[in-house]
Amino acid sequence: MDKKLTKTTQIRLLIVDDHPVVRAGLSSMLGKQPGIKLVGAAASAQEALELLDRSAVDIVLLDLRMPKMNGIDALGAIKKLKTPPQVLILSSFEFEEEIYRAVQAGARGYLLKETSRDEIVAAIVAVHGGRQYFPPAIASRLADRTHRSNLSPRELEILEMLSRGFTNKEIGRAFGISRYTVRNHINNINQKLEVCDRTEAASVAMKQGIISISP
Amino acid sequence: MDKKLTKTTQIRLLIVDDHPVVRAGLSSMLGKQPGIKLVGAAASAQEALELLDRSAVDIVLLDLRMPKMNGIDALGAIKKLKTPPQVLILSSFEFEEEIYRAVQAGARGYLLKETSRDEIVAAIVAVHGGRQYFPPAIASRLADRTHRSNLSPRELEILEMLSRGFTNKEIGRAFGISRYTVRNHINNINQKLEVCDRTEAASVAMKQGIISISP
DNA sequence: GCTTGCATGGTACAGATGTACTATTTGTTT
DNA sequence: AAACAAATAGTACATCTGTACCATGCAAGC
Repeated sequence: MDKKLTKTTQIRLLIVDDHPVVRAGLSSMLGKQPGIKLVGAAASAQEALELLDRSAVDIVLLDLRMPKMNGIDALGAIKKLKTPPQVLILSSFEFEEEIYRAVQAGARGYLLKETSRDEIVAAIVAVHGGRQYFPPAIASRLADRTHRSNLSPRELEILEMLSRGFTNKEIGRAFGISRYTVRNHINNINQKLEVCDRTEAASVAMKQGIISISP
Repeated sequence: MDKKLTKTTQIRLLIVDDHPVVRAGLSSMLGKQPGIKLVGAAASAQEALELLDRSAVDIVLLDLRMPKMNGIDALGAIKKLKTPPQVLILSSFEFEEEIYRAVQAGARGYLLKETSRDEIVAAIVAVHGGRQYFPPAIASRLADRTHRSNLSPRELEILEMLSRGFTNKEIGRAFGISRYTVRNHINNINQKLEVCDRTEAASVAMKQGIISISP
């Protein structure tokens, strides 16, 4: 019954972003928008979950990159609620892998922070109406995901080590496997990422968000 | 004479950021702040320079990462004006090299976008008063920059190529130098960055913002 | 004039990497 | 049961990379 009402009343929106500047920006852009009712602006995933527990929310605008709990995990937690709101991802950068994972975890749309107010509103309305919303450039790449990396867990671990400058022998020692196996994995990684050596693999992986950039 | 007046009247502020969300956020956070007068909010360096040409501005809040003209170049252009305003950098991430270059180019402070309103205001006031403003973590690292990379132009070019998966031989061909020279440069790069091979060099360089992450 | 940093090119050699295969085991999926 | 993907380990061989040196030319700075 709730679902039907939302079509006729205001869309209840929750903003989740750790940047005060972004919270203020979204609040001032969307707070006075007719048809949208801003329920709150949380600075963390924890805060968001508490708020969702108390208030009914239709759409969550979620930042993907936050300290402590990252956006993907936050998304997972939100989707486990009894009446989960729809989630629209808001991110600063375009990392393919990240977007893909967010979609897998149940995100219904993806916005870059350089998006205009009108487009943000359009995305909110689209998602609330049960549609998805992805910018054209992203949508096309999500479509032809034959090109997807699809690295196995082992390959991911090895990619991580490799980018830190470890040799095959060292990686083998770290994981208790032979250096020949490590080399086979790396050859597979290079093929999957369509690069020609380990160095390019590391750099492509970082650019696509396959391996993290901070530590 | 202008300088003296600014101490007693409002601080005239210009925001430069390509993200509509961030512009709205900063405007709503700072627009009503007593003591600060928001002169404008530009979406690009070009727009900012036009605005600076027409209006008197004390402080520019400048995003470092923008399409077309990047923040460092924009900063250079601003500092070439007849009566250059003070510049406070606003950035999403903490890339040491980037911060260092911004300081070299004349920035008087550096803010992360996760900064609170009060701290942003404090930074504006500090810079307007002729002081510098850097978050503690950044200030300390700027201080002990014995650790700085200090790569030569040639080394930077080669680092860029290397991270794209080119072999020494290919890099040599691209620059018209011998592969032995390339290898010597790379050994120097590895020493300066304190890493043990080219792969780690590429990944460290990306993490520190020494080489770009977008293309 | 001397030193220092940068760019250049080289030799010799050990070890790392990548390619092309083969092959076994294990756990899923069909 | 058969097919498949993932992880494992190996051999053989060519090439690339990194280290340790040496050496030259040039420009900037003291």
